[in-house]
Amino acid sequence: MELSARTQTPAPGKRAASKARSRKALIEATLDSIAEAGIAGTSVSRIVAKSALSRGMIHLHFDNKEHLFLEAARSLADSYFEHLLRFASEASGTPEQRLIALIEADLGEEILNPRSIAIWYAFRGEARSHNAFMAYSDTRDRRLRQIYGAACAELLGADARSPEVRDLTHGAIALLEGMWADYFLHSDAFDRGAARRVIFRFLAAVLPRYPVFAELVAANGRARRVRRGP
Amino acid sequence: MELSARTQTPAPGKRAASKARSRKALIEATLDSIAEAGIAGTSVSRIVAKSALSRGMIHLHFDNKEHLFLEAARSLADSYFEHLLRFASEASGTPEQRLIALIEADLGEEILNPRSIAIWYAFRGEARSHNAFMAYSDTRDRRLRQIYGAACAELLGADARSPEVRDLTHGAIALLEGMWADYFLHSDAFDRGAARRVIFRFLAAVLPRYPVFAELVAANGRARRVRRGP
Amino acid sequence: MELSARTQTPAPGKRAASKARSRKALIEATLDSIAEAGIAGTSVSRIVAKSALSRGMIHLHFDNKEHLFLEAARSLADSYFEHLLRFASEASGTPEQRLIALIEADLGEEILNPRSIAIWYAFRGEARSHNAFMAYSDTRDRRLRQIYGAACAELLGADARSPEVRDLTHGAIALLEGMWADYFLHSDAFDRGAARRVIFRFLAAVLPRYPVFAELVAANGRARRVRRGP
Amino acid sequence: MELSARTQTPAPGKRAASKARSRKALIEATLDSIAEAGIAGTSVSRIVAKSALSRGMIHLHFDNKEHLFLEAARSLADSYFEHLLRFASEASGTPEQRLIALIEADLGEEILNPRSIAIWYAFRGEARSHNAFMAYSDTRDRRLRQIYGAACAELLGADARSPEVRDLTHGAIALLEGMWADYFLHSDAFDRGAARRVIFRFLAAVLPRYPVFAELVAANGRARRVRRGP
DNA sequence: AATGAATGAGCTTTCATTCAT
DNA sequence: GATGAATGAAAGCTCATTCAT
Repeated sequence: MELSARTQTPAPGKRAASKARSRKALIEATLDSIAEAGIAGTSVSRIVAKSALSRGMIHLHFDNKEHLFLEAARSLADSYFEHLLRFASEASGTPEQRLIALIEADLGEEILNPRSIAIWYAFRGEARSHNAFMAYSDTRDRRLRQIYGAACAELLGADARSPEVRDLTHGAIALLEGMWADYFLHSDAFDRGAARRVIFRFLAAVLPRYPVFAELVAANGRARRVRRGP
Repeated sequence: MELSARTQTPAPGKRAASKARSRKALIEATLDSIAEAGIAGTSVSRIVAKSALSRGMIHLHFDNKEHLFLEAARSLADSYFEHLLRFASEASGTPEQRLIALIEADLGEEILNPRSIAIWYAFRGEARSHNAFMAYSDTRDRRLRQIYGAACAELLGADARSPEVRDLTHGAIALLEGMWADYFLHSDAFDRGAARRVIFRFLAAVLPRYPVFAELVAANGRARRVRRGP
Repeated sequence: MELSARTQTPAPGKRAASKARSRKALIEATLDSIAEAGIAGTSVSRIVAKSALSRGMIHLHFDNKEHLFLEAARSLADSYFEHLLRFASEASGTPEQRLIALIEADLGEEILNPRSIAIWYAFRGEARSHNAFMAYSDTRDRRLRQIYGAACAELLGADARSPEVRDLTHGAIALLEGMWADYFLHSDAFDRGAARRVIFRFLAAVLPRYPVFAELVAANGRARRVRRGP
Repeated sequence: MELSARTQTPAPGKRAASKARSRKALIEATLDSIAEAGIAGTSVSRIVAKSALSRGMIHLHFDNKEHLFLEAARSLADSYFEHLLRFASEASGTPEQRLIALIEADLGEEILNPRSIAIWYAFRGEARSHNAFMAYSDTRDRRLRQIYGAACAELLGADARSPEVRDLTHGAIALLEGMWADYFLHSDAFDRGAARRVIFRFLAAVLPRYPVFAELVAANGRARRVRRGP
């Protein structure tokens, strides 16, 4: 057996796997760096150092830095929706349970954690001047509006395009968005229970026919916020 | 009698005025550039070109770019609060009118316009990795919470630190924050009337004792969204 | 009497005095800065800050920075020779006493102190690439050679241009120069007594007819060097 | 058997060699520039132009200009000692021959030439305000003192720490240092023979038991100074 | 396929100098 | 005469990208 031949051209399967691994490593290093240092602070050198891969790799896999950022944004959005939809689909079939599942997923550790929220806001920050990033933020919004809209339409028993359904959807998503902003600004002091309670309190008021929301207000009422830190 | 005490530094008024004008021009150029090109895209060269001032000016007035950005953030926050508080103080004295005034100010053209919303989000995007920017976002949040909290406490006739008041404040601000996010993502399609209607609908539901919110839902119901742009 | 006229045009004597004071202050600030920060580290801003005068003053009095540096070099050299010659002229009339006086002056606190030695070496460092500075270093050397040469000629009872006189002068100045270098490199550990002793030891050997040098070797023998520092 | 362990990084020899060559070229260009234009006149642009390498290279190999200067100073000092010690070790074994060899090396073309003397003085000029440069000048001095001290101790048959040995060493180095200063100020008119003669004359006087120094005075007596230049 | 030395455009900042006040 | 705000060339440095190895 000739060793040198093997080292120079590894089995094609291995090679493809290694390629995919490098790609993933670069995307993760990019997201980590954005979370830590922001978009402006994420240089190719930083990504390369974090990933422990070679400099040329980025241009080999993604052509340029911009494209890598885009793929990183796509990866973030994909993870988000994968988690959200899996969570929602596991909920029992009533629309109110689906809505609740969506809200709780959005406020759960898996989604609302310092790293990913930092990245979402970092991409948004550059989205205005960087249309491609905007696309991912926008897509998230559109898909969210569809998913929530469907649940709200069922809840109100009305057409998804009726003003009532649209307003309910609009408000629910706005509340959620507001909670993200709150978390972004004070992740240390943020109280997930309180955030849920506030949303359910508003939903209980606008959807008085569904007592489940009022019950959830009570259930989330006892939560005490815990201060982290030194 | 006016003493000519200024003989040693003649006519300092003109020079001082010109200095202040240059300072302001640099801050405005910086904010303009951030709105257009984001934080990462705002170089000293870009600011200098926009302001039609000289390169050295930035370091003369602000020492470095970072400090200029900070002063620009401060200027943005100052303008925001100045407008908001002026608007609220002009409202008739009832707490519901003050709350309404605050909401309408936050959703009005003066505050919710493409330029300033782009800048707020741009600063936020870098806030995580750049603590000094965070301070401005955070301060806005804290002050907003106080102002809204006072109005909500009066509305509910309860202590500002009671859970009900806190939740109402929390929800109202979250809704508003959600509307900003909505505007940020689709300023073309954004419908100020719809945004107001949604917020008032939720407030009407949680504050049934105040019919004014329900009336405002109806009043904002007829708004049609208008597509701008090519 | 019209006051404003006086404030705008003070008595001509006062003005000239103030002008000379400013000039001197700028030169001293320049020399201080060169001692502290070197030639490369001495910017106009630094000089202006040190002198507490206005920025424009430098160009008013010296046209440009280069010229100010030249005047500072001249001022340094003038002070040096003024002190040296006064010291030598105070010595009793024999040539050996004059030579000794010159050597002791060159190694005394007034001349061999951290500030002035730093400045001499700083100017020398730039002298090669900056001919005007070279001129001052060179002039010092030429004048020193004349003064020492005259004393050595008398000592040897030979013509100043004879090889013996030239070699003695050459060697004496070289020894002195070597001591300066020694002081420059280790001003903390430098022992003036030891430096004198070494020079006198060499002179005693080459000038056996003058027992005064041998006596001075003994007189400077007991000096202990003292280490400064933490 | 030679294993092809380098398959993953093929032919590293060529790349490494090229890297080392670039490093060396930058150091040489820096030294050339310092000789011509001084420390203050040696900008990155100048070095880059001289070396015909790219701008980024300096920061690739040395991180920053300061570090490059330091490496250049180290390179200068290394060359100096390499030459000096090789020269001294080639001399016949007697201490007087070693001392003579050291002196002649220090005054020889290889060491005492316009380029290197300009660089030594340029570094010294900034050494006071730039401690790292001082280190190299200081190290040279310390090593020189050791080498000369050892030879002088043997000559006098005394302990290296005795006052006589220390004074002889001190004086010999001071004379040499003085000759460097002389050369620095007038390299055109400098006469190596005369410099040697002066030093040997002083050594002959303080070391009467070694007739070799007196012989060298005579041997260097006939030298005529030759004017170079236009 | 993978590497990392090399490139040079463009970055922030410093600077000597100018000139309206 | 004196001031210091203003200028813009040039400084040191960082960066995404290229390409020989």
